[in-house]
Amino acid sequence: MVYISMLLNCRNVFQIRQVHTQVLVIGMLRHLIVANKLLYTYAQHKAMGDAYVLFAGMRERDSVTWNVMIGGLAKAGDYMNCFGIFREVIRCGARPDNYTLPFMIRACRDIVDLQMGRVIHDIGLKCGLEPDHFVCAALVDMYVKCRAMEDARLLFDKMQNRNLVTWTMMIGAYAEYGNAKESLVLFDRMRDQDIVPDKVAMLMVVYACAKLGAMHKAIFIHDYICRNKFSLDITLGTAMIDMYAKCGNVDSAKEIFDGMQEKNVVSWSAMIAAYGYHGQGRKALALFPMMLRSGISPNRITYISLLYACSHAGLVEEGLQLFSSMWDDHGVRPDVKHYTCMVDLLGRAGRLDEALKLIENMTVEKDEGLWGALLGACRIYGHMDLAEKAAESLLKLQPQNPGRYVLLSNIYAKAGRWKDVAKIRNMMMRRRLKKVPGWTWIEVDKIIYQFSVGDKTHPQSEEIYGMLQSLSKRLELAGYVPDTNFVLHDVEEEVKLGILYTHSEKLAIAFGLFATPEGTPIRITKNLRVCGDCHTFSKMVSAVTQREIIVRDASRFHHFKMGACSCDDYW
DNA sequence: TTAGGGTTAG
Repeated sequence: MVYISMLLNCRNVFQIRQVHTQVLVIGMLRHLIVANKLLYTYAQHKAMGDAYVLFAGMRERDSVTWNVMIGGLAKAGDYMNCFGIFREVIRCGARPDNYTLPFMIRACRDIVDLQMGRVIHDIGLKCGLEPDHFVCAALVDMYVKCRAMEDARLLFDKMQNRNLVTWTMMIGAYAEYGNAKESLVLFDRMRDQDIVPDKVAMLMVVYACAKLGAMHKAIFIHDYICRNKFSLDITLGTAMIDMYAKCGNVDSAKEIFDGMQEKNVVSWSAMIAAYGYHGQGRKALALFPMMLRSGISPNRITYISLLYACSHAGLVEEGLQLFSSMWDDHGVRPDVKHYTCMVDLLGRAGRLDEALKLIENMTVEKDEGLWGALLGACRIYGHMDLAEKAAESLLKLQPQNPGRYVLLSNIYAKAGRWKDVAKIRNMMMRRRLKKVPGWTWIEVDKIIYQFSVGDKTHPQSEEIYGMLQSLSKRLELAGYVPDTNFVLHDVEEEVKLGILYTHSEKLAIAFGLFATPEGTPIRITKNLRVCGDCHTFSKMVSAVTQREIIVRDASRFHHFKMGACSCDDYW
């Protein structure tokens, strides 16, 4: 017992080695409990070399011995030896238990190896083990991180004893991987089953709400957090800043920020980013010196948030100044993301030559985001040669991303290079790639409706299409010319027009026009960027109907009012 | 001997 408590008090590997020597000298190492505890202590300090020497010399081993070694190796990131020991367990005829399996499943999760994860899952089933909370949670987590959401959900639904942790995992997973609406449905179901959420569960719900951009849900969740007396500490407060900002209310985000007792670099960066999405670049920049005065140093994300805020507000000189001083003033070395912000900033301002010069002179490795930013700018200013160069680089970097092929095909089509259009289309078909669907959500009377292109699943589809038809006549009379360049160029012009008129955000706007009361803004959330044609369309709708439309897309807010958009100058 | 976590962008 004395040696066990000595091990518990060890603060470093040196102290563990001293205890190791003592128990060896007095012969206590023969006792399996002592040896296992020593092994565990080494593993906790990630001293797997020492652990392995001890393990190799142990004459007697039990399941704890194996498990501690497997868990320790996985925790230290030594997956090769972790799988090696697991194979040895199986070869020796020992059965993995409800401790072994979570360690192994988490190792598969960490290396994102779905195939191996399924193998371990099968081994567990064949062993006839009754999986407990830990095994189930590890399996759900592994399937989620390997993006096998259907497997994760199937398992979750079959689980007899779901607990708070497994519910939280599923809620977080749906928020992360594209179905935030389902996260909130699960949150309600969890509470129906009398499971009381804790802070981590609330964090996931707040995160889901931020993704969905649903204002009434944000208000409900804020109220729930207050009623249940969750403290607005750094973590939850920061998540709430992000939620309010992404639901369209930057003032509430600022109220949360001001009310937080303690703030760190993450909270400040979140607030700077919040002003950034709303095109309030000056307010974002004003926070920076305040942050520094409060003794907080910026990190790489603070600078990304600041530079995007500049980009979304057209503050080119301010952005250039921040970019050139970040290393000297605060020791933050510009990485590819910062260069991307600068390309975006210069590109939107039409300073394409400078953007290109920046790319040519950069020493850090270029990625797809950087070329994407340059391509975006080329499309706005019709710079065909550069656009082609950027699109080809993108295709090389991301051969599996169908969006990249569509962009390049559209660029060729705009230049009338139909042979090249056909070549790209064939490449897509050969590689069996399909364009990722764009989704649009609209909140009407506390309900979130979801639309995809050409969607007819809504019960009021007839009225929506009727509204769209009458709207298109009014818009065309007012001078709107549909820009079919935003439709994949493999269909006839007439079909293209049909597709263009049923883009998911147009369906949502048409629905919003008759389903929301006059005088209130139509609030839309998109999972991708607003395309140029939908941008023009929304502006014209705001002019002919006198309605305000607020669209949140993948990176920012657009406020359409009286035929203008808040980002007109920097689109 | 075993779980889930905040900020940018896409």
